[in-house]
Amino acid sequence: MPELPEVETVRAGLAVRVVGRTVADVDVLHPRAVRRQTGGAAELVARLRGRTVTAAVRRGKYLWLTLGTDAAAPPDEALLAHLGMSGQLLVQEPDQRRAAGIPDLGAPFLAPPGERPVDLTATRPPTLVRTIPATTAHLRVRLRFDDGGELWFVDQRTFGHLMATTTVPTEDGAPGGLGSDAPVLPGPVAHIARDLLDPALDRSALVRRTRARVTEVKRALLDQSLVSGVGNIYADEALWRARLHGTRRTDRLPGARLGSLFDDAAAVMRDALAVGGTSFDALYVDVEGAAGYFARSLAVYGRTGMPCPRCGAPVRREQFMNRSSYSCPRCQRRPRAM
DNA sequence: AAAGGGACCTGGCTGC
DNA sequence: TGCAGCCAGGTCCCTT
Repeated sequence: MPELPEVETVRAGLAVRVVGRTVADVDVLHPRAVRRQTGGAAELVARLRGRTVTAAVRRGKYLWLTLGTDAAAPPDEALLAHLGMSGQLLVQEPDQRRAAGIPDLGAPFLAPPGERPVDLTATRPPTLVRTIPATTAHLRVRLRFDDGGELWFVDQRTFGHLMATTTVPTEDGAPGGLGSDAPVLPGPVAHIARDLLDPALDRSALVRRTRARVTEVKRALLDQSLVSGVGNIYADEALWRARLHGTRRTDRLPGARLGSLFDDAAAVMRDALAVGGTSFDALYVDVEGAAGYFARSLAVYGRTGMPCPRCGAPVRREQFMNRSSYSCPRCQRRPRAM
């Protein structure tokens, strides 16, 4: 389930493998994958053909490739992607590119100028670094670059989508997301709040806005218009680290308590990012087809009945927002009344 | 107006 | 053995 660390792992891969390449043509193999494109597949193809990718940018769980012609001006167009629950972006290189020295599957990434190197193999055991399956099952959209490489959008459950769209200026003049300095972001992402790893995030304003909400704290964590990037897995892990039950009311928590909760959420996502994210199965992989390694570091998520790493009490599972929530019954006391 | 709930999806798993 | 039903959950949209 791609949340911020998984999407960021994909973005980092795209920054290395796709930026600088030019789209020759696009094949849309499933209309649902482009359902948010007003003009459908034809419009997506028309807007991408001939465009060069200038940056890979992410805010929360959304990522986009900016499409440039003039390097000096802010990009006016972008290919927006959301992975939904099972979306993957896989870079496919023809054999001749491998022979020409492009890093093979599982090889360490080289960082472009100004970006921290991401070595996806150093922190994960070789058994979890898999080659890209040669199957085209669930292949929804295929971008073909003019150098013979391809970018595949694969999505089993079709909750994800691609969309070519114009950009709009950010409200605060800061960069639209991580991966580019341009103060723009795709129009459909304008309502998505900055995420907890965004340098331009105003933490104290976030705490104020959260306290002004009259809702449960887990709902607030999952509200992408309040703070983005957090999904069900990292919400539960953050609440466990903060020793808070998800049904605690935001308006009744001290600001300092909320502040440390957000710090815990940022920390758990940084920890996950360092090992390539969380993979339970083949549904989440990076652009090379490699699985993340954080699943073994989860404290409570998916661990019903297993001991809390802090106190040993068996992890509890509850229904919440039509989802499963996992918590420690001893470390995370349920509030008395709703 | 803010908050909550359901729909959208498919494949793997469980239980009868 | 086969099949029905459940479960996973991010986001949009509708209702309250």
